[in-house]
Amino acid sequence: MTRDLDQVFAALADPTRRAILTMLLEDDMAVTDVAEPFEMSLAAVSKHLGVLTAAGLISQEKHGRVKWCKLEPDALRAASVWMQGFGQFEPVNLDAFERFLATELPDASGGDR
Amino acid sequence: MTRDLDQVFAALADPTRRAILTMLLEDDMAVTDVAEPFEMSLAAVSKHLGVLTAAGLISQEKHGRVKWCKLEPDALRAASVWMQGFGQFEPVNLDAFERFLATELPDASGGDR
DNA sequence: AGCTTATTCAACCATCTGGTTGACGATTAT
DNA sequence: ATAATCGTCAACCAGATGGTTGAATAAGCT
Repeated sequence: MTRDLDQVFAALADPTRRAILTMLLEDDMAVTDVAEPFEMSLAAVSKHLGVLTAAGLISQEKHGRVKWCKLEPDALRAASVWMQGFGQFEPVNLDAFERFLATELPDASGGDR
Repeated sequence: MTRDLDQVFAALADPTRRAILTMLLEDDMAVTDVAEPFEMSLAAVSKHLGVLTAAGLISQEKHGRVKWCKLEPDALRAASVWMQGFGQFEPVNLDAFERFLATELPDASGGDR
């Protein structure tokens, strides 16, 4: 639905939120830990997490007093598919991307936590 | 650059602008013709086209008194590659991923005369 | 020259966004 | 019981966004 795409793209338009997604790529995190590297209030980060949740890009689950944030890549896939509709831009970069995967993935499996 | 992604994703977050991009997929169009199917003023559509141009998603070229709008898929490529990172990865070397993005996305906004 | 078409500009408006601070409910630790 | 921690809520603010209208610029037509 077009409404979903609105939310997903709007969520991705903020660098703080993209950074959060990148962090969550490594591991699930508590809200406080997500907020730690950013130079803004915890409330501000909490709002960003709300936007990401509303867009379906992450999910949040409360365990005790800690709320865990988890990446939900499916929402990104919808947006990705929309962009694929524009086709035409596959050749160069996806090749390079595959090479990147081939060279970097093995190393990542033993990476730092 | 992360600034470019901000603009591209923000531009894509509006359904009118996505519709415009879809129209331009078929063919280049003049501003007035782009505006025709929308129930808003020509000035509003002109602003949307300005946003798309600033994001590098389209280019505009004036011929006589008509300004032609043309899809520029390169800017989409940057965003697409960024998103690919989330669908395909499990835990991964993010520093390397950032380096990959830096080298593979030279200057997507290069069309700015 | 004078009218028409194409597009933007400028001012304005309502709403959204991203941030702040301080208070608050809930949970855990002492 | 009291205190500390986790996270959100509410109110507020400045600035961006998406729309309007009317005037202005520029090019083509007759």
